[in-house]
Amino acid sequence: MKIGELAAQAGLNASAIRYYERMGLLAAPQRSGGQRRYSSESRQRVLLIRFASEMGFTLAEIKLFLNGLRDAAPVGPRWKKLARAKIVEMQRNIARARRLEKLLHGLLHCRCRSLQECVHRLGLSQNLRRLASGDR
Amino acid sequence: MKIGELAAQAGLNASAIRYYERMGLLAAPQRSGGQRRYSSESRQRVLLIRFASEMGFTLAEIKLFLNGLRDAAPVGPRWKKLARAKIVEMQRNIARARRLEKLLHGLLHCRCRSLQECVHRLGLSQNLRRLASGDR
DNA sequence: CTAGAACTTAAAGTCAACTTTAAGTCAAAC
DNA sequence: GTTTGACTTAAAGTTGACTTTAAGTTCTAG
Repeated sequence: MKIGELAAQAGLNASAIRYYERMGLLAAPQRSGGQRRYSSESRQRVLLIRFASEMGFTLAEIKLFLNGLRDAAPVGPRWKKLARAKIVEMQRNIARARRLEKLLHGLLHCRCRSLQECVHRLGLSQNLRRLASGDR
Repeated sequence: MKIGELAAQAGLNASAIRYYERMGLLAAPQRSGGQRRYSSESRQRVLLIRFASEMGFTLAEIKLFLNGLRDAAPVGPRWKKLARAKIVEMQRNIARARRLEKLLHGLLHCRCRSLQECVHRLGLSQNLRRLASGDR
């Protein structure tokens, strides 16, 4: 399989695949006359990369995951640690997104006549203060 | 209030505040001898910007929101439209994050002996295929 | 009155994850 | 056998949200 076909099958641009190779997420494949030729295993790996990246993992994380999770090996402890950390991060993301959603809903459906009122009624000022005391 | 104090109170860097001004999120304040002097209303506004940005809004969005939501005006229809769109986006984010969390949980607690097995058992291949058919 | 902290500007740098460009090589169809 | 489309490389460009730098000005404490 040439790079263009692989790219099409994975829903990516060929340049992205070369980039993954450069970044060490993908092993350099065999070549025929200077051009890359991929196996279906490569396809699997590229799909996995895309999936993880869609799911919010950075390429650096994915690289770690893929190195900790060899194709035919069981899921190891290093991998599990990473996964656990990521789960926590996800949960924080979910909580944060829900807070925003609730807040927007409140703003959207309240009958306040000014921003000041909304901020007051929705307890936004507490949020603001919490933020101000630097947890960035 | 000088820019440094405002920055400290908002938990931001002074350069960020100048940046917001340049980007049109913040009106240019009065000056004393060339230096910016801020009121507590500016503080409120900066806090609101920070809050929204923490909540995942882009500065462009925040600019729109702030322009649609004048300090003493009621929440208008343009603003509501934006808010509704953002709520939908949030819900998608939440759903996506939950999917990832579930998946990671599955991978973490399964007793598969290889990645191939996990991918199969967790229905990951369906996810991969869905992804592959280009909804990027 | 002076040292030094905090301010000013415009412009350039940073990060991630790619894409685009330029200049060239290879392959598939006619 | 030539044209056209797909491939190759290294290097530079993109986006968003800032930060850093450089060179200079102003404020404040002693």
